[in-house]
Amino acid sequence: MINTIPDEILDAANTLFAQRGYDGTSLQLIADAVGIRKPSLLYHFSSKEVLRDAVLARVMEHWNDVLPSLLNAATGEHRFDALVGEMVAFFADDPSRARLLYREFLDRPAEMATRMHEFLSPWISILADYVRRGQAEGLLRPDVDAEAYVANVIQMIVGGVATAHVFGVLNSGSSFDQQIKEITRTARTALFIDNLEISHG
Amino acid sequence: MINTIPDEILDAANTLFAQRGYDGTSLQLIADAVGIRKPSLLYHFSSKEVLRDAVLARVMEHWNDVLPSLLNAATGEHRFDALVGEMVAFFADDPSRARLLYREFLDRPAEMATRMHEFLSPWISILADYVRRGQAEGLLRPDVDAEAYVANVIQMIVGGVATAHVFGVLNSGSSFDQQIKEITRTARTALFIDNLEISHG
DNA sequence: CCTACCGATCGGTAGG
DNA sequence: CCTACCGATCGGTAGG
Repeated sequence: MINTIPDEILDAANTLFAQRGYDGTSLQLIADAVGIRKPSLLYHFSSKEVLRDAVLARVMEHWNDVLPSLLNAATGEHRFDALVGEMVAFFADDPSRARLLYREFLDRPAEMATRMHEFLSPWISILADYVRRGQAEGLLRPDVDAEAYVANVIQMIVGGVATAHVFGVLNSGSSFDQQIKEITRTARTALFIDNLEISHG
Repeated sequence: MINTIPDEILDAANTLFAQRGYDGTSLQLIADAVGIRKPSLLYHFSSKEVLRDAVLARVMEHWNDVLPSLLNAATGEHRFDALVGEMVAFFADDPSRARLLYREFLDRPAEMATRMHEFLSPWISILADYVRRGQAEGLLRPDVDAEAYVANVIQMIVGGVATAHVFGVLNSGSSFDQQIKEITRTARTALFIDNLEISHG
């Protein structure tokens, strides 16, 4: 047995909430996916809301684990690559994470605004300071709105992964990887000065 | 009486579907918002699915009305401004439209991929051709992936408006308008060559 | 556009 | 972790 039953419940709930939404996913459906009965599920998570909270917390905790070392490991353009690369890798590795987050943004805007504020504000401040320092050094575009830029890049990646299945069909030539590449290019181009030559480095 | 009852039903359904999702919105709730009984609602729209389809169709039809004249009215950077401006204006005017669309992307990915393909593919082809022509003329960045760029800009605007309430709280200084401005700046910078000086024109 | 009603499914509990 | 069960709400119908 690799996973404990609570872990299996969290995995199944994350996938199903992302696919069908919170209201569209019955506890019965999650229990079936795990292979237990509904009251057994409610023994591990005392209510459907408690389960939702646990699923969401697990997705967000990843960034507290990974951001500190990521920010210290590199500077300048290397730090940009490390950050955007980690975000793209995390969400593209399992798009259910992006869809779950996005559904929460839509289902519980006030609660998620508070939660994101508490969770992301310290990180956003740090990133925005990097941007402003880069602007002062003449490396980054002066017209960048630091906080809004960071927020927009997060939205672009999470939203882009969450809706890749829809927008990827809009043309014959554009695959998931191409969309991710274009998102990364857009984020980079909107930030750095004179990056036309090095954007494919 | 300004609106017919079916129009009032569509308005209420759009707002409530956007706020609470399709599964989270009962026909009773919509009927209450309009001020009629549930069976009366089902007289105008024979099922909940039929109502959803009508709401969605109304949002998408706008673009068939507005895109032809918009594309003919201007060229180059003026056309970019006209297009992005219209998209931002339409969704920012009533963010429920953006949230409704995004929920459909998540709730019915396969159906929406088909629907968006049928609906947007012709327009995307035209826009992508504009991009390629601009690249050939040396006005637009050669590293732009035309189709992926257009899809990403649509996602950035719709997703940005749909989640503005969440990301707008991440810092004290960034309002809804600032986020929209930064999205527009990002889309422009990722497309045009040497637009550092004219981006505030 | 209404009252009255139905079968199905929901989240959750009792009790073991 | 299970069987058995409950009140509430769901989308939809009958009949006018």
